[in-house]
Amino acid sequence: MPRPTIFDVAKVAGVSIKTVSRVVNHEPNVRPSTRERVENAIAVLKYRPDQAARNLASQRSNIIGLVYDDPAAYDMPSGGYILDLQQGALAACRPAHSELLIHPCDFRKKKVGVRLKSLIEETRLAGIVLAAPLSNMPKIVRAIEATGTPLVRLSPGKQNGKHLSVSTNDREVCAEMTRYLAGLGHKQVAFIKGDPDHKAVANRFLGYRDGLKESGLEFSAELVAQGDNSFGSGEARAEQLLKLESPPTAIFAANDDMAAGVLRTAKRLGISVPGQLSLAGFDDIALARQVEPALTTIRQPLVEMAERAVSMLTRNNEKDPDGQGHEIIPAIIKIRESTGPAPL
Amino acid sequence: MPRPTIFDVAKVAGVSIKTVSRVVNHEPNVRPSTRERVENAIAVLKYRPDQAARNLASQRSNIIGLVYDDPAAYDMPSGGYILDLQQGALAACRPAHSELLIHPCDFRKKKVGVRLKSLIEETRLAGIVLAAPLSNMPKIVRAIEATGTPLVRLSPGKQNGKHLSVSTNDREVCAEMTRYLAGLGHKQVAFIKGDPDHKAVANRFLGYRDGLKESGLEFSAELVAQGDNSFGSGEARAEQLLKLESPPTAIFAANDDMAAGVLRTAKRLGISVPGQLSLAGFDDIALARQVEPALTTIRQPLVEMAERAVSMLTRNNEKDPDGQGHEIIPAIIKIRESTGPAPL
DNA sequence: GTGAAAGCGCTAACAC
DNA sequence: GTGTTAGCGCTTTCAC
Repeated sequence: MPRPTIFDVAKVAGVSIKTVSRVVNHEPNVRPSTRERVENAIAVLKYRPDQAARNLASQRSNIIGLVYDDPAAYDMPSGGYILDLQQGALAACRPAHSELLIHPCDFRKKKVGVRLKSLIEETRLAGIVLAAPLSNMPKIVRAIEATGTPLVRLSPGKQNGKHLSVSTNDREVCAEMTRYLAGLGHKQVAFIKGDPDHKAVANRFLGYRDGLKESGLEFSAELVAQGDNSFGSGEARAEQLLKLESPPTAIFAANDDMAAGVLRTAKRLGISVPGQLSLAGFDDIALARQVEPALTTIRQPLVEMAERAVSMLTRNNEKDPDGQGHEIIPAIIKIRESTGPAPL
Repeated sequence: MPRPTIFDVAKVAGVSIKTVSRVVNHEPNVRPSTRERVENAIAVLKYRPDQAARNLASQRSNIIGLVYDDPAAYDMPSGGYILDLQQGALAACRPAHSELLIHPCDFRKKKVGVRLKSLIEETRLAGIVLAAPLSNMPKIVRAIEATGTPLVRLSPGKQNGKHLSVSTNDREVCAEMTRYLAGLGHKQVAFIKGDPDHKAVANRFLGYRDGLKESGLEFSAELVAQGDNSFGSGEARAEQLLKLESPPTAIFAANDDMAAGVLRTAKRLGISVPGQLSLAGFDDIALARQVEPALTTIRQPLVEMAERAVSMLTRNNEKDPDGQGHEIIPAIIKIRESTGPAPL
């Protein structure tokens, strides 16, 4: 027995297919009694609209694409990051009756742009959520732009007028963390920078500098190391910083993976945390709570950010275009066990 | 300017749309010269087939659904697990020109079955990969079965004749790990069981018992604790085991999250690992390498498993139905720093 | 409020 | 080898 179609429903309800369509799509202009008859017929027949037919007729699908940098392409387990994005995106998809397609891509490949375009046009995605650091790569952004598909950039580093975006207040909150460390008496606060491709992460460094200044601390280039967001780079940069003639008493890493790496190195060198060294990260990934001591960090509201991003896309289909185009969701400092008073 | 359709291509190439369709779908019976002309036209017009139209006409989409237990619904960060599944599934999707839709669901909700059916029927998924522990829940399996969509179960615990499945050799490899611990001189080897809902994880316990027997060690119910796969349950069960009158000198946890929890408790109690206590896990999630000491564990070939699963689904569309219906991909023991000789 | 008819862009028989 | 002709199950005008 084949699946019931809109015609079957119309026949059973004694109305035209257009009326069934109206009911299914919650359109106005249907008399309540008629609506009820149609809904009954739908229930009796267990009718479910066919998305393929809908997509074809309406020229757009109910599928949102989540596009991010492929962690498997490197050896970079930014796993928690991606899961949080997915979680938020899915949360917003559910009420909108949308589905989520995931599309990790390696931006270093020549054909990313082409593949992205294919995906978007063939699948007629309803919209794209583009995660950092792809969100600030012209090559990627332009490819999506060319398809005309609604786009929301996540943590683009710097907003532009053209695209919707959702960010957090990296700079401000990092200044705050730096002031907190200074407030604990630390005079030598080091910073480990993240991947240079990642513009939003660069803002964290700016925040660190702001914080130093606001605390009356001198900036020292020696206390800044360049990491690449990975656990391994945290380990290596920590080694470099801790072996300085006048080593830092606090290290602020631009993400938790690197902070965890720093912790590992500190342990290996017999440096106690937070006794001799205070340590702060950024992101609040699960690992931050699992290491010993648990990391003081900044909770990046990734779940909420992704959720907002998808909402901006799906709400579009409805009425309320309240979106100003750019939203900022503030991050929150989480004080845990890895920070404490500066050693005397 | 609207997107080019198959008609536009046909006109430019001077052939019928059917021929264009043949070329696009790599069907035989097209003269090479014709094929070339068509391919030229496609390139010139930048033609891309519209999936919605294809789906409607062919009654099936090119989208594979990956369905798993929603980690956000609990507070269980089985994050690495899911990312590995996604990675494997995506790897197999790419060459098959399929896309991946993710669908986490909370099996405790009443309406999971209905929602799953809606998803599958509305989106006309080409196939479903169902991850453990959902893969051994009749409620879920039956809902999918009712739609007639091809299904591959991952680690179903026990295969049945009806569905395709992919598993690893949990039982055998756990016996091996147990023998390894016994070989290090441990007489008191404890085991922390995983979530009882997870049948494949139950096989690990059976393997532990096999291993004890094969090593000539007595089984003791006292040395078995019931966890739930979470970090927290590992912490709690470790406390229980380590405070026994005659505590174990080795603990084998049914997954890495719990093993990491055990490690945390051991540290808190001042018990050195592997000096006083050897510790083994299962899964080889990223965390296993990041804790100190790094965990001896068993690498579950999740990526490969998911990849095979999707391949079974997509290859179906082609010729080669070599699939016997059930595949087993062996797991590998990873000896790291958390296991060592039994204390004297 | 409701309905009739015309597509959406493709695949699938079947004819040639 | 290649073309013709129907649909696939909806949405969308536009008429009533």
